[in-house]
Amino acid sequence: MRRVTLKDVAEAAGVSATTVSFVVNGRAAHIPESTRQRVEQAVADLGFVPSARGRALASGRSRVVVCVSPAGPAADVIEQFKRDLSHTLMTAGFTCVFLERPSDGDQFVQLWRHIDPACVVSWDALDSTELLPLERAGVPTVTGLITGGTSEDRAVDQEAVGRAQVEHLADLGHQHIAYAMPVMTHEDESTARSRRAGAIQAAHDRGLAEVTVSTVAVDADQARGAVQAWTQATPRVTAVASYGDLQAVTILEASRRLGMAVPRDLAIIGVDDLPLGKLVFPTLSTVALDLHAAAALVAARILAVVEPTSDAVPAVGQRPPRVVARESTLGTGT
Amino acid sequence: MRRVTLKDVAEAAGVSATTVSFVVNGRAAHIPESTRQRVEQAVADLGFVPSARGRALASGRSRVVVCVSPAGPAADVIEQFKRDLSHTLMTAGFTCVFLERPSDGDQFVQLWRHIDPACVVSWDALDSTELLPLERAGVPTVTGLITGGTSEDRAVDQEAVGRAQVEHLADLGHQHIAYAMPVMTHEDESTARSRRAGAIQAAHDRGLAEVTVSTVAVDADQARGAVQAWTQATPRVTAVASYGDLQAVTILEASRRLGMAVPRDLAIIGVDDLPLGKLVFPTLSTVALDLHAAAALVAARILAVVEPTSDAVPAVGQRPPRVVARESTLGTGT
DNA sequence: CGCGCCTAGTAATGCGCTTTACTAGATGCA
DNA sequence: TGCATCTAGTAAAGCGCATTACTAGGCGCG
Repeated sequence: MRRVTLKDVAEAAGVSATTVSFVVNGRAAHIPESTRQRVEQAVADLGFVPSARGRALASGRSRVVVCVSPAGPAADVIEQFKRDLSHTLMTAGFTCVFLERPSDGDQFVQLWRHIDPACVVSWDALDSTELLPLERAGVPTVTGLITGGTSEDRAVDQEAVGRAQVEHLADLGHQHIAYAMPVMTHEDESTARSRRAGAIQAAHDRGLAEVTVSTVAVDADQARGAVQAWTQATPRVTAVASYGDLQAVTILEASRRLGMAVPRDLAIIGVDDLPLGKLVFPTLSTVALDLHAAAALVAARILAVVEPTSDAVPAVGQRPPRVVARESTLGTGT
Repeated sequence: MRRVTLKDVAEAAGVSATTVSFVVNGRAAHIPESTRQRVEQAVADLGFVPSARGRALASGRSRVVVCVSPAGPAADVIEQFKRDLSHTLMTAGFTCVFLERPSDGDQFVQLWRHIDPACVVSWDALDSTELLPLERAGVPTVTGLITGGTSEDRAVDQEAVGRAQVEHLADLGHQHIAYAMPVMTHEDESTARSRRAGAIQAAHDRGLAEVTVSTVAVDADQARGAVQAWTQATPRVTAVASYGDLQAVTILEASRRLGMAVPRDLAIIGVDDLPLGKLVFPTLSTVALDLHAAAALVAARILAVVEPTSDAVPAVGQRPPRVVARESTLGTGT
């Protein structure tokens, strides 16, 4: 069974294809109501669905935004971010899809042969091998939203995250703070550095002892070593700001296995506000990012590129991260 | 600057557009090497990138597979699954993108106006409102991979998951087992039911006491209540199989806060093998799904639909889930 | 009456590519 | 030599739609 086309509808409604096109696209300005209804009836009767291909080719523009997913660990907040972004873009008449970045760069380049985006969005920076074919295909890009790029490019102020952690700990009277860096993948390298820089700066601003920076894998043994090193340092580290909640929980469990009391012997604060943080004992203090705001900001940036005319979504600024204080810094409250 | 087209290349190489098309698409069977090279040189010189739109329109087929992402909680295994699937499809010459399913059904239907898939893949079943426009647009679908559909449709044998949990506990001598159901969202309802059914059946096959089924939210207070109920039951519940690791950790922490020893007073086993399971104390026994195999299976199903001719990927059967035994069932080993 | 203007549409072109037919010349072979 | 066959390539016809330019007929108005 052949696909139902504009022409079929035109024939059925007794008008020209042009007229049908106008009606279907809402440009029915100077089409009288009666004709319009005839056309719509025919559309409904035949079950006409316009072809995205034909439309894209003729109009010369696509309405698909491709987002290259970050390869970091899964997180509900990221999923929420994606949903927010999708929703905002959809409201503006675009469809947002997510692409898993293949490990093989060559294949990555091949992708644009199949899909036909209005814009390609990437969390981190794309390298020039990846950028060139896009540019040649006339596809604009929005990159460096989370990692890479300049700090103004980023939708989240990562320095502020580190600052918030250290300020929270300083408020509780901690003088000697450690910063736990993750084992860095390409993806979170720049993020980790920014957070650390914020932490160090906050410690400096507050007149605290110099921040001890350690790398802590999400691994029980390594975490134990780090905890031991901190407790044996002089002056003794009394609190640790961790790159993420996963590292923080690892440290928390290592401390407990070493017989230490959290937060009395060591206070711990993570980042991400994973649900996990509420499950462990003691519950984990953390920093929550406002990814709703970040999504709005990213959406605005994208729309500015794909639809420069409309002023669409009002730009939202970066929203500061929020400290979620729980037992691992405040104590059990008993 | 206008986009570089096939015609431009043809002109530069001194051949017809047809020839360029043949060369670009590897159908250069009866094109002599010298001409082929001239064309390829021109392609490189001009930086020609074929237009996906034009190609799709002319060839009448798309090479994009759209997967509707499940709305469940984020998990690394799912991300890995997506990467596997993307990779396999890419190897077969398709691009796989993921779509966040909008809460608003109407908008969902609109999506096919923008994107132009060779196939739409959905974890769970799509309803007819969603299916109809796709059908009309001539887009085949593959649905019910994880939830919904018949059990043969599914890429993962969820019954086997429940069975594996109970058999592991039975092997350790437990007689009275509880099954912890999650607070069900639309997405995991069918999964949860299948797992529970498997658990109940295994208990029956092993001649154990009837399985106690309780619903446990990922919430400390609720979990405490459930744990208390189990310990006070007669006969006493000595082990619990949980729908997922998150519920399991909640139960584990609740037990500890109640002063119970895990697994001595209560053995616990989850599902998913989240990294989290290695961080908590005691470490969490769990069931790992072989999502590599599932991805291969799904990919094969998709390819059978989008490329019925080739026998592409060899079909892989469902692979049984694997018990990862840790401290929460085995004990600390000390 | 004659001119312009508005209404309600239409014809025609082209977006960039694939694909089917078709051809001019070279070659094989009896 | 004459006919078939092969080689190397091309012309032309769309794919389904948007869009621009245009027209036929009706109307107001000086």
